[in-house]
Amino acid sequence: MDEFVRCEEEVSNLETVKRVKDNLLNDEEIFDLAELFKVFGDSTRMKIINALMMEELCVCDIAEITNSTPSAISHQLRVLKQAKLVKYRKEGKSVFYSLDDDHVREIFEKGREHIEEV
Amino acid sequence: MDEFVRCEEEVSNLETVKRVKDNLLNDEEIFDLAELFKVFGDSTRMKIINALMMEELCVCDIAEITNSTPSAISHQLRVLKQAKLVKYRKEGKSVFYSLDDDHVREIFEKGREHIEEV
DNA sequence: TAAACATATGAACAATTATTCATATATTCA
DNA sequence: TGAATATATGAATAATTGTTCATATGTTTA
Repeated sequence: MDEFVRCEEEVSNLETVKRVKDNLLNDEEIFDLAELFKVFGDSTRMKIINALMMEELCVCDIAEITNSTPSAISHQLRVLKQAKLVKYRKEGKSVFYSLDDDHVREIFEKGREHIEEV
Repeated sequence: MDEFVRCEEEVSNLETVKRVKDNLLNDEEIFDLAELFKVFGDSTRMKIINALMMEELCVCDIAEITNSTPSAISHQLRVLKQAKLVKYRKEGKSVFYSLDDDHVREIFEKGREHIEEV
């Protein structure tokens, strides 16, 4: 991966590139971060998160709230679960989901602040 | 969209659904939020953001730092620009990009906190 | 002005992914 | 035990999207 067309390489450029490169998160951390935000990057999941910010909910209610099918919601809850954004507890036939920690809420809010400024 | 298989509807369920539904962000806000996070949800863009957190950089340097091509980076910078995550200034042949505001940094950091806890 | 360089952009292709449909699992209750 | 309900899951399809390649635009300098 080094046969690309490059800029003229002046000393300042090489130094800048090296300095920044050395301070980047490593590839795995970058990947994990991108994967995390990818989970937030879908309207259905965003709605689920928004709903769970208010209270614990079962799959069926989430489906109704989001105008979606229980099946679609179940698929999406699996994604949210894998990303540790939601947790669940079983009660009889139902499974109740809730937000896993406050980061979810905080990330949501930061995003909202950005949106509102634009 | 209302012919789905629904849960047994007890009074408590209907009330819960209504209460939550009434307090959801509207569809447009949800969509915009999802679109914003979608921008964070890509390793290349994540790396660009991470690099720009350190200093202003030209396209060519970003390409080198991220082991990518100037063309690919240019496409991604357009996405970041449209989301108001980066701004730019021209200087001669070069175009220097930098983070647009502190929300970017904050969202990045909140994401990192979440990752580290897992 | 022409050549060289930096960046941008459109089209095409490959890869990813959200939803749907069919079906499976698990729990309750008659 | 069997029927009904709630949730989960696998496969298929449709849509979205990141990169590449070719080329265009704009700037500097010889």
